[in-house]
Amino acid sequence: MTTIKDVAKIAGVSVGTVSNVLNDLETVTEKNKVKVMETIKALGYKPNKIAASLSKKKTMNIGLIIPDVSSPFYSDLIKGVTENLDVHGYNVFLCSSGNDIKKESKILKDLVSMWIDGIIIIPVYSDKRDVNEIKEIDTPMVLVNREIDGITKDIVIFDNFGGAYEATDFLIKNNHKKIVILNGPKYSRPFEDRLLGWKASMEEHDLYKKNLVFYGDFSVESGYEMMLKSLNNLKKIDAVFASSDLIALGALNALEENNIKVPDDISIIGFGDIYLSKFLKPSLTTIRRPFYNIGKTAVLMLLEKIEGKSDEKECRKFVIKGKLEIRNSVKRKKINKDE
Amino acid sequence: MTTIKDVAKIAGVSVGTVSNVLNDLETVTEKNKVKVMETIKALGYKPNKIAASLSKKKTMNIGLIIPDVSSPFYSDLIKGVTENLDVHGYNVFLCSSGNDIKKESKILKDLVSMWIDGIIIIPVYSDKRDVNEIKEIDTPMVLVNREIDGITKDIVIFDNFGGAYEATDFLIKNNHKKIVILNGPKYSRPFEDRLLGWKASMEEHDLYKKNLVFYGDFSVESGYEMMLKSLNNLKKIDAVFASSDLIALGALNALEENNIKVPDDISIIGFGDIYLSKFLKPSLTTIRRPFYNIGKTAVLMLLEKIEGKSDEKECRKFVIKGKLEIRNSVKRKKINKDE
DNA sequence: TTATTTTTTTGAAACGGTTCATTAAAGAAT
DNA sequence: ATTCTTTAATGAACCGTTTCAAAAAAATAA
Repeated sequence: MTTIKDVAKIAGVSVGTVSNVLNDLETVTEKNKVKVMETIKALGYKPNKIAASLSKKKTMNIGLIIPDVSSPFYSDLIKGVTENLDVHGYNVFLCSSGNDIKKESKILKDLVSMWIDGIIIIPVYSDKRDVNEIKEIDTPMVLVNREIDGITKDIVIFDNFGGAYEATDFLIKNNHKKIVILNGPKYSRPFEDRLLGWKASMEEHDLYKKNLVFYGDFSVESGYEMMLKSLNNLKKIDAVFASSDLIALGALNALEENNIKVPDDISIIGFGDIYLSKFLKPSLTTIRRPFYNIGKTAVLMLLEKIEGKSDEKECRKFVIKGKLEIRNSVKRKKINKDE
Repeated sequence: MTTIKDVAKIAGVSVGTVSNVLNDLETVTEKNKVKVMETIKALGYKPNKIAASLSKKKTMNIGLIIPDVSSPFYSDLIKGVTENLDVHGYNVFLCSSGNDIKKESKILKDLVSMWIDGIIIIPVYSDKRDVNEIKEIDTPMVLVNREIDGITKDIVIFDNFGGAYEATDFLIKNNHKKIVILNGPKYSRPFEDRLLGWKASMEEHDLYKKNLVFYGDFSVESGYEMMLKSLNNLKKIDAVFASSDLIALGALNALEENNIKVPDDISIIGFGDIYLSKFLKPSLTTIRRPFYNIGKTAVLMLLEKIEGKSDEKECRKFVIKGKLEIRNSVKRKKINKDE
């Protein structure tokens, strides 16, 4: 293994000079620069980032912690984070907590001991969380997508409430009145917020009724079950607000099996915009979550923290709005020329 | 920042002893072990992996290079790699080459200079590839999913030929004769292999005809186009072999628009088993690629290389077989009791 | 008790860079 | 030619660990 010392010796200069060439310092004369570069090439010298990190106390590595790397929901987030960090010369450690608070805790410890320069994390929801653990980490850190009570760090989250409100409002504006919500699990903050958004919009038009609410988990199967149940319990449903596209997909299947036409008999709107939603029959109207942008925003916030541009103690919150993707699963109101 | 020296001083032992405690060396007396552990806790000391790496010449980090981290196809691979490396105490650097050979080259250089212990890579296909560059890397390395001529490294690939052969054979065994192939791009090795598998099976039954082959890219839209084109060009198609589930999805949409019932009028079989295939109407019969296992196998091969268990120069090739997922998009042959 | 063996502990020398006060060289001014 | 400035090059100290030969302590044998 050739080191900087070997290069210095062969090139006939000091190690300091070689280091300066390597780091593009302007103080080196052209003559020496050329000499050093040639020697580097001749020896096949490869700089050692580990040694540099130790000396500089900076690694140019960022840790990204995700509950499940294989989840299609987060792939755009991963992309948004890695691409934007790459631009600034940072590398990414991708870690999967598997939604396990203990695993997450170990990962955090590992990352800190690896001297990463910053952390972007989608934290695990858990009643066993020790809030102090995260508080005590003084590596710059940005939370993403999930708020944790008692943790004051920079955070960027999606506006679940607003998205659900907008989706419901869209249904109501298009003449739907009896709108069922097929929601995800109780006590999950994002799904609670979506329920609240739906409820707010419904109450605004005096449409809210308790029996319109159904709970399940966020799977296709669960969507199927909830849809059947709502069909059994209620008469003449106008529309369905599904708190996740997967739920919507299950509901769509249930409706088809019962020969109920979408959107002619019942309209349906999803939430999340997974890749295949636009290819379903009918294509699914839904709320898109701009995960790439969420990732990018997190990176920007983190870099400010790292570079000390933002106040050390100040803690900011970014709320990213969703976008309504209008496709073909919602029956539109006829346009009335008098209006 | 507290270092191992601070701990040593406060605990009243040498740095060597503290280091031994940290690394679970058995030679330390219980008394000293306790003393050191207490001091570590009291001072809030966090070991520094960077310094340890420099000294040990081992980082316990692995680089994983993927063409596109946000692709749903690779999420299970990522999971297979990260989970199985985690078990052995390794961390993963996830890098996205964006299918760009220059980017890939830069990533490789970076990873090597970070002293990662090994590399798992889905290489970029490119005619501009400098084969020597990869050859010259002496960090242990395993290629995944894509073969590159002229590069002799350990490799684990999916059996595209066999999968396509099995899928086609399944169609033929179920009484389909005129079987169209909706393939991905020409000159893409995996799609070429799938074509070859289909062709081999077709020829075995004297069913092969050149005009049954259609080329596109592997998108839903392209599947839609190819399906329409084949319907225009040919009469009485029995079945469709789609080289990718996305292509199958597009084909499904085209068939529905033309009021052709699947599987009653035409059968269709996909390739890849994306998450939603089983929720389509009809649910899609397809070839599943066990990406998690591919990732796991790659890890196992890599670890053997790292730990020197496998011969340095020997270079192995693992071919992972797919699995036929029988669902509802293929019309089954009536069971004949005489047979 | 003393000599011998075994077990622990010690601490200085790496590991491969960066940094920066100091020195040397080059250029400008007198 | 000499002095003063400016610019470039030097190399030892340092970053926080591990390692390992040597020393010290403890255990065993004589």
